[in-house]
Amino acid sequence: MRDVAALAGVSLKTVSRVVNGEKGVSQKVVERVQQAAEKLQYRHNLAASHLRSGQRTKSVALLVQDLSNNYSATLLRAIDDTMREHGVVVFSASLDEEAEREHQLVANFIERRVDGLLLVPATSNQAYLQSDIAAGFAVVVVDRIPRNLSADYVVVDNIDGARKATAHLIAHGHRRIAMICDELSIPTARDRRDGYLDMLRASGIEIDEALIQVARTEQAAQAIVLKLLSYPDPPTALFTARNTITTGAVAALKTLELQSSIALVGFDDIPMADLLNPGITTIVQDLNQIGTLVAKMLLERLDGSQDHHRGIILKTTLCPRGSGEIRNTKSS
Amino acid sequence: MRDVAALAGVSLKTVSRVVNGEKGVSQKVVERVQQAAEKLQYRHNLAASHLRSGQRTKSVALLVQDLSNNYSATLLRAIDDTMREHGVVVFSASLDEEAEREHQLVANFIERRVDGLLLVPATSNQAYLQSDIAAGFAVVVVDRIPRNLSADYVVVDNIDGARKATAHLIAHGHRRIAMICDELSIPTARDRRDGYLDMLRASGIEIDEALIQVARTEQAAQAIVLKLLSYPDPPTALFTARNTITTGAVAALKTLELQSSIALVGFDDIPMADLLNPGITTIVQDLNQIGTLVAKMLLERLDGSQDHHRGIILKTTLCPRGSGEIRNTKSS
DNA sequence: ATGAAAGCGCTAACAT
DNA sequence: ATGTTAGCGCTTTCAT
Repeated sequence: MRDVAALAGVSLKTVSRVVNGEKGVSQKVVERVQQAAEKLQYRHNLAASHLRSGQRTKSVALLVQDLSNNYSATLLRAIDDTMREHGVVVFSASLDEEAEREHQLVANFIERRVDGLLLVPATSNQAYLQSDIAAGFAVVVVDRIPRNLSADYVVVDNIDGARKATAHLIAHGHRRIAMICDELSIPTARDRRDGYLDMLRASGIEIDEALIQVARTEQAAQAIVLKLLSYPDPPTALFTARNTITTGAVAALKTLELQSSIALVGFDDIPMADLLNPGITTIVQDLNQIGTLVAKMLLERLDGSQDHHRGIILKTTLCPRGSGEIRNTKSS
Repeated sequence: MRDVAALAGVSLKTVSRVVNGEKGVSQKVVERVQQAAEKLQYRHNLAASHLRSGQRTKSVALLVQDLSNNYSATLLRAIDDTMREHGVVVFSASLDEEAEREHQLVANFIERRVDGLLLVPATSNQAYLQSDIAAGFAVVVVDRIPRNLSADYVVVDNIDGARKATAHLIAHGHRRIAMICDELSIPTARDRRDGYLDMLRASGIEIDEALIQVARTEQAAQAIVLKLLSYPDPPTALFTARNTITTGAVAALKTLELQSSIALVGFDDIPMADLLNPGITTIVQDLNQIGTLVAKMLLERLDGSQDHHRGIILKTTLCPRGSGEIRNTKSS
């Protein structure tokens, strides 16, 4: 910048004015400076600019479970679109449910002075963020209700969604309904199991612990479904509480050629759900809406909103596509 | 930091040493400084640190077509993993094939002093980057060969992949093979069409312009397939030259209940390809491998490599899953 | 083992 | 309409 000033024969401050498009500079000088900048291949340094002006860095970070998963990718896309409209750029990273990685990345991004954080927590406790929020750092928690932390959040009603899924299967005559969910240390997984149990009880169906299973990966889910269906008294329906688990279940049913015999409702959409045969009935959350919403909530905080923290709980929708409408043909 | 120094009763430099874990500080002082930092909720400012030390910012930017697309999302995930191992964070953004957006975002990221750029270009000409590369900015171009720019790149052999797809369909008895690709302004689309034409000619099959179509979206592809199959002399096989086009074609075939009659080979994998009925035969590029590779190439440049720019062209694999192996039953 | 001074690239607050 | 001075938070260089 000094070199540009020298070449254009003006002061540093004048170059600064031109670069930032401030007014109060004559047209001639503007052109002279721009030519000098061009000739010297000058590139404005935003880091230095932010440092001095104490401005926002116009950057935020998004931490999700797995960027290659449809859920996270759709969320990122919606967030990035909204942020770009406001000239804000987005860092993103996958946590793979590792608490330690969340701690490290959050600390790193704060040291980089991102203006805000969008977080799908891998930790069971986010108290470590409290002091930074108090100091003005903007945080919006997504998908899971923050624990020991006062922050904005947007989640879906997982218990209600799981109840809907279970009720749907019961309404189609099923009484032996297996449920496969993620590790119970993950709050959404626990809620979905609770909603399932709740609806079974409300319907007077006895709970069979053997039908309640945990799978962390698609492969594990696939193996579990194969095992469940080899039981002497197998389930006639499956409730898969996460998208990768649903995919694994579909694969297992295909192997056994039972896609059209065993009913299936999945929580969270999977790609191609309507192109499979039968189509896969799922509990849907509108990720574009959620992404746009959390981005806007964060932007409000960046604009200095000091309002009380808001927690938004969205309802899910059951989207019938075929697999969930398979009736129970076994007498019970 | 000044406050921390004051509270700990040491100089600025000593705090700096402690914060950066440099040696040459007594154990007592280290602890005293750490306690002071804790008490004051001190957060190291990496932006200022990088500014003074002229160091790398340990950040890179990834610009792709659409972060919600399986292709881009898988690439991002692999890149992010590799970068994290090296303590580098990743900005990402979608370009939606808009050249102007590419120009703006690249300029913005350079002004933020990212160390490097991973780019799936939306522009037809990347000469605008030449001066920055000459000045030491690290760039790796992905998926498309850079035009008017000397830079590292990794692409797949699209012509070869399209030839394989077409040859596969010909080998299964097809002669009326429709091809649907993206806008021909996109180099990969042109290459894939050229490979298709090439293989038809080599096999002595007359080219029917009516069977060569362009679709930009999944919906457009779906409509085109419906139209093609309503012809008096419809194609018996489809080559869909991009993942969203393949998905649209699958939807159209399902509507017409022709999934098991019309052969289909797609370029690039689609989710659930093996769970559909029939499975969808695709030309596969290993995106995890590509993501890891481009990340490593960029990291080498960040480490100061001044080697001549490398262009890597990877071969694709045809993955037979059923849809591409449907034989032509019509006499010709 | 610790500290003082200078300065990274830029802009705020004041001049003129 | 333009320039001067000081300083953002940190690290370098050189002292002690």
